[in-house]
Amino acid sequence: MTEDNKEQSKYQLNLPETTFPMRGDLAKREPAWLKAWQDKKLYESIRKARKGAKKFILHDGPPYANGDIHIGHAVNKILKDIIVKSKTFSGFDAPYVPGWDCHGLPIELVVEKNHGKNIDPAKFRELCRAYAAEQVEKQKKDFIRLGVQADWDNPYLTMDYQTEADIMRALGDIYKNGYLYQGSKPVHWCVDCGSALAEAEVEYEDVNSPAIDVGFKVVSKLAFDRYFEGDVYAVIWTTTPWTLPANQAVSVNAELNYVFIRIDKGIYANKVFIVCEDLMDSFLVRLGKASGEDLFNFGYTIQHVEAGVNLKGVVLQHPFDSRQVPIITGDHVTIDAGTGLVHTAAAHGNDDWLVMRANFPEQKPRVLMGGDGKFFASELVEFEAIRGLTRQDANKVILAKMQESGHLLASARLNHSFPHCWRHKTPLMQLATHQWFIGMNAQDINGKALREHANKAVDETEFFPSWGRARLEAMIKNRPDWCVSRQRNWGVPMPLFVHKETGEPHPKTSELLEQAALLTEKTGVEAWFSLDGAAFLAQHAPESAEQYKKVTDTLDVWFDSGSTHAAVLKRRPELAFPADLYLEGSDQHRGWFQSSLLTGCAIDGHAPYKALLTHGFVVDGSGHKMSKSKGNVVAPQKVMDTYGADILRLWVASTDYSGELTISDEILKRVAESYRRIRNTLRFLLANLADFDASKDLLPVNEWLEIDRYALHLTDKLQTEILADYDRYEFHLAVQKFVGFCSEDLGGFYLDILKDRLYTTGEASHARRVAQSTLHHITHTMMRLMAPILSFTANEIWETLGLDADKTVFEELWYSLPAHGLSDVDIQSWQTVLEVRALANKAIEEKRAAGLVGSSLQSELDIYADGATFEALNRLNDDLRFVLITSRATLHQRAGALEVQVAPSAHTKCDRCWHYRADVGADAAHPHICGRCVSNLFGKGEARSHA
RNA sequence: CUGCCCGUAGCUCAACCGGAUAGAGCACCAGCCUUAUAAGCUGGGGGUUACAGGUUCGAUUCCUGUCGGGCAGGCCA
Repeated sequence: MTEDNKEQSKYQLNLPETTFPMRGDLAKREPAWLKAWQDKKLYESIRKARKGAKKFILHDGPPYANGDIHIGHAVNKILKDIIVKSKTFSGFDAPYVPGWDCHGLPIELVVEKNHGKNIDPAKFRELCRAYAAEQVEKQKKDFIRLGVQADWDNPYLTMDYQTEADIMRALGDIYKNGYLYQGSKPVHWCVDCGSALAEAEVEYEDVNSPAIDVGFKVVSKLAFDRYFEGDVYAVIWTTTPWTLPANQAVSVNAELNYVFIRIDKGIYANKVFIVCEDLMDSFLVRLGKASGEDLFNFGYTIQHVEAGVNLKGVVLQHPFDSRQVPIITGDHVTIDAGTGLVHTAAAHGNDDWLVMRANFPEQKPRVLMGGDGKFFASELVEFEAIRGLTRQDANKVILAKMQESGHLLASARLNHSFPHCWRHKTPLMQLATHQWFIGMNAQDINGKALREHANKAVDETEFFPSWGRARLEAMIKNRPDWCVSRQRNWGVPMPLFVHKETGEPHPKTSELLEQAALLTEKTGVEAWFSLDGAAFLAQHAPESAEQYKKVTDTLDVWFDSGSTHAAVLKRRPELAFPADLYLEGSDQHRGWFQSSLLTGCAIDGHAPYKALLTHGFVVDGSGHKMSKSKGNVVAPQKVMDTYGADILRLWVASTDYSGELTISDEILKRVAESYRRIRNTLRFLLANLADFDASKDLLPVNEWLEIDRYALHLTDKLQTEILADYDRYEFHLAVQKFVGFCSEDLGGFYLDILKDRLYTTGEASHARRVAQSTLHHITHTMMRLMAPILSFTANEIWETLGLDADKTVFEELWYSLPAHGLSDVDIQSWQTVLEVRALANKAIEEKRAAGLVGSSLQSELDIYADGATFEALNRLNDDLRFVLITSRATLHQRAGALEVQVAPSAHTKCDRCWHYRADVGADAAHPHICGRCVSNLFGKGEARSHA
């Protein structure tokens, strides 16, 4: 031990002391806190603490129960948790029931992969249910690890029996309100599976197809009479000749120009062809090749150019059937390939189907083919020669027929990518099948269309950020009817009965559906799948039982999650409908936000939420999306194991989530730095409160020094601003302010100045106790403000403060600060002091660089000021030197610019307080310490007025 | 290809309805302190606000285009 240290130990200082470690060691310690929260039944205690309070309902969008959670899940759940916790601090009762989406194709695919393809459907569903349950548990574990407080013991699963039944009831309500209708729609169809395929089951492979130009002879001679002297043909191009029997129209693009070309030589001489201007050249090349003439050069005349929009309504003769078809317009027609006139068969193409529905809502797709991929053998197929034939065989017959009749203008082969079944590797076809729809333009009993309800609902919803409104609005405006039926195994059945011949739903549909729902409540979806329809009808609707059959379709999984407001919000007594907030990634405008809006509107006539909040997606440090192949994936589990959940939470909170959220090693390091700043600040506060017992030592504000009250004002301002940020869900601003407060207001100002008073005045002196009283209020404010984000650390502070061990910080309300009692003038003058302080620091730094002083206490200041600046400094009296952390600060009134002169002190340094003072050693009994220290240790103690 | 959104110091974010020299924190550099010490304090450097035009007395802010990125959808007949 050195001589100095011996000297020091003689004179008591009040140094900070705490069990709150400098390093959080979060990754290791957080799990223990989680366990403690669980043991304390934290979620239940919060519910009890807020019992009867106004509710705030954040309804959880159910993640899909498959796979480990990724960083996007973590962002979503953490944001929700921050909101729920902050609302709870604001006094709301904010129960949070987490959910999972459990039905659907991805789970079917995994189960199929694990257990093979030929499983009994009932057994298959059992396996799906078990798998989903397993996934839920896995994901739940990770969500809990994030520090998210929720009713984890009672989540909602879309596969809960009760929920499955309520999803059926939601469908029933929509049916009752008149929005459900039947129609047909083309789907990917595999003739080997004999069933529809989902997009995920489709693989694209190259195939070689015929590519033919076919002339449809114009038969109407209305607007363009004078150009129709010879035979005029509208020319289409197709790679699927076999769909021509199903042709219902020819589509053109209204915006494009179409040329009428007269061919001057060869076999097509004197015939006129209509093609798109932009595709004329390539067409002429093909036509020339077919006729053996070089038509491209001087072989044709352009007779006329007409805008596509004016071709609408022209009537064409089908190339081999007797019917005539119209020209219609559609945006799907492009100039990428072909002729700019598109053969349109609603049964065999989604675009075709859409454009036909837009033009002729009453016309049904011409379905001439069965699920086996063969044309019907019946008279439905007008062209006798192809009845019963496969697609390939029909192609040949059709081509030969059109060749003979002269409608086949050109024929070639084309290699192109084409959808295939991933099981059988067979080429798929688009085939119109019977489906159920929720009609956007269908009207309720008051004649109001669903789309109108939806528009109004969007109008009434609050959006964070505001552009969400425009996005949802655009989607509602443009979206086609919602096809809610699927032909799958693992889903909620559509518990409907339809007439065996007409297909009409049973007149007692609502009652039958409720009966089915009651059964489902007991045994789940299996109740319907295993239901003997005939017996069920015989029991519940015996009058016409034999005329109806059970529908075997399941519901789109988006319908499941889209009706959780009915199955969860309305069902659970602790929740409320509509929810205050739905919060999901921006992809959910198309997904859950919309599906929930539509079911909400179709059932209740309004949205199931009052506000929507959207966050972006997580991307890597250079702004690119994460993918396994790029190797830039950041796993939340890894971040928690390395840095801890609080760091992950702080990262989420400090990022502006309205755009993309970027994450990288550097970013995480920076976040960890911020965390250390926060942590050390709190550590200092806690360490200086170690000997402070608020129940005995807390002093009222009117006894505080003015700098303390100014610090209180800064704290109050921080709290006000951060609470506003929480209210607007702008957490990144709150974090910025919080860290800034730690660095600037506390570290760089108040605490730096306060150290002298805390350490050197008498332990229980008034001067020290008022300082601690201030720190007490600051600590309690900060602990609460940070708790929604840095939940683990706030909890640790709670423990360190020795507060009620049976409770946690999360049951608290925001801290209620006492009034600081400063006037605007007082506050203004402190801001002036801070400016002078900055100037003084600069001046001291100059001397320091010159080697004249080291610590700022080594310097003595002479400050020349005037006017308001002088007044602001003068009111501090001798305490000015403490504010500037110098051994002497003498103020001189002088007109002109503010000036700070620095000189090294000529006095001796006090061993105890380190100030350089003339009176060091004045008391012979204590030769190494100053008079102030002598008084603080052995006398009545120093008096302070301002700082 | 279309709709919506984003692009400000190395990183995360500010900048009131268009207003003056674009601000913080972290990082970096230099110094101090050894009484928050694997901490703390002080000072400093660093930005053509993605780029190019336009409107305006004045643009990070408004308009157009380009580039880069994200989400959703479309396309391959």
